[in-house]
Amino acid sequence: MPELPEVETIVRDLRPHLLGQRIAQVVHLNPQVLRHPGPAELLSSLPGQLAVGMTRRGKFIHLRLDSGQTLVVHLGMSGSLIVAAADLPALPHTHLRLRLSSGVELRYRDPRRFGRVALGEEVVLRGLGVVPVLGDEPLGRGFPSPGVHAALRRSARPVKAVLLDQAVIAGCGNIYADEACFLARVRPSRPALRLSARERTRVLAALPIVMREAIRRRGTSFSDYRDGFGAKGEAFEALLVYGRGGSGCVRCGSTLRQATVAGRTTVFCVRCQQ
DNA sequence: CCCCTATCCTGAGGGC
DNA sequence: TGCCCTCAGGATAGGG
Repeated sequence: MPELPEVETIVRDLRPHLLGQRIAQVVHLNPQVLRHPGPAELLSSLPGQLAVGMTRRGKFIHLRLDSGQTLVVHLGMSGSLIVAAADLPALPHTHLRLRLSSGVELRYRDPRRFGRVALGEEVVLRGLGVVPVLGDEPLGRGFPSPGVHAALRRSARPVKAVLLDQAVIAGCGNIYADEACFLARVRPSRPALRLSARERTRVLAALPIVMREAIRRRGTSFSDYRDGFGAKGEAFEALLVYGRGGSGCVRCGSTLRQATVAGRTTVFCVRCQQ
């Protein structure tokens, strides 16, 4: 479950290794992970292309190529994107291997195959719905926008469901939604429209705080997450609620409760979060 | 229209 | 020790 901080860490790691590199060869492709175009088209399009830009939008990675096409990668639950020496054997479930002009390989791996790869002009990919409409960037200037405030004010859904809605806030996933709610002392199951203005402000202010801290720690390390070099992150130990159901709240010592909210495992403090 | 649930997929971890 | 069952979840499709 790479979320914004994990994807951002990967992009920062990989960017200097990819920009200015040419794709020499597609060493391997598993067509199952390809959303667009077909395998034949990708195999004929990629070789020879120069990487000219690499950015993150929400949880999506965009590698811009000199033809005007973009290689778009979503890591799903268990995806990783790394650079590796070409002679290093690829791990199982490696679905895409691109040999670069520098000699190293860009490798996309995803055991659970929830992630997807696509290639095309961004306008086309948006038209196809491969790249969906995304909401505000939590680390962008002007966050939270009036639109995000309004989305929370209007919705009867649990506040956590709104935080997870990529069309409202891009890049927030299960871990950081729980962490932000804890920091803001707001129970994740509260209907968003029932939050006071003060609570709404606290929740939205907490998001960039927990995400910046996670980026500082190079992403949360658990299960399949790896940074751009295949190493684990170190933010797991810093999580205050996620994965800590049944143990003590760091703020008041009460036993943290685990429940399902918005279809997701959710951990919160009954005493601190009203 | 809005919200919830099932679905995809594999590996980790718990229970017996 | 080993096997089997359950669970984890991002995004999407479909149902109520």
